[in-house]
Amino acid sequence: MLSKKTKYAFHALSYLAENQHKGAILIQEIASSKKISQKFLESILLDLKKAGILGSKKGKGGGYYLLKQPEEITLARVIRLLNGPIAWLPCVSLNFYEKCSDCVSEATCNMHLIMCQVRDQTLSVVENKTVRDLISSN
Amino acid sequence: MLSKKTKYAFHALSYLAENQHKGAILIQEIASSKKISQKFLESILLDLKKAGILGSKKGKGGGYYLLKQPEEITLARVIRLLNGPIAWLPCVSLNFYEKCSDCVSEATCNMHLIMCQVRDQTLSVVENKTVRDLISSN
DNA sequence: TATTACTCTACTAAGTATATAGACTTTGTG
DNA sequence: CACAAAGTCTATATACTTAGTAGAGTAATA
Repeated sequence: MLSKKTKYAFHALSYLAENQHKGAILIQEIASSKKISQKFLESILLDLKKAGILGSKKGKGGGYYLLKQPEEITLARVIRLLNGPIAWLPCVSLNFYEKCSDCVSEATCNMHLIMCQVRDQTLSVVENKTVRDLISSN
Repeated sequence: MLSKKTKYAFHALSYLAENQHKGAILIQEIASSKKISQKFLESILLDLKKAGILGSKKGKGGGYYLLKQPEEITLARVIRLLNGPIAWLPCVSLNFYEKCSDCVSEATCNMHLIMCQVRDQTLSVVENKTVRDLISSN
């Protein structure tokens, strides 16, 4: 299941994409529009900023804005950032790989093979969908 | 990520499948063979029993045994039982459906549509793989 | 220089995962 | 019948994660 953090991130990114023309957008505006706790949203937007997806401007007239075009931000990127690994096992994760403790050989482990298939099927969707696909207009 | 409970369940089911000819198997034997805490494994086997996948016999000469053939037990079944929903959102879950609070219409929600695709891609693997596919011999 | 708005650190509460302990019940066998 | 073996059930503990709150700090603009 996706965490609220991840869902909020998608909501915020959609809002920013839909209002790209308005320049910097207040956290407050996103929070009230999408009904998200402002303080909680702050930390999410900060994560997205540190990842290079968003930019920000302090002071009066400040706020957050997209650094990338909506079609450049894949859902996989956002999910990995805020939700963690997409794979079901650490030993099949592309971005969060960890050797699995029990199995002797990944090459001959049936579980490993099947979980690779699950991962690839999932990625075939979320690597090819972007924030552009989330917004209703066009 | 799959929980340890789920992974232990797969290990236990594999062991039971590989030793089907031996009749009832002691929890203790599975636990030591697969290096799982015996007490923890007890609750897992109990869940599998309540779901009708395993049978048990008490007293001397007792133990657990498969009620279904390995090829009849899909991975999806086990994952839903011990890990919970396979879908990434409650509103796209087939077995744990819950209406989503924020979105107005599931029919027009882009997120909903994409998450259905993820679910279906995942299910295409785990609904068609069984405990038989986990065991090495044949 | 005052206000605005993002940034950072710390904290709390609730829930879930991963066990552990021990009493209880059922069953086979001598 | 009594005993031991083995599954069943309930309660508890501990650590980790999630979700959210509070408040001080910093930078930019008018």
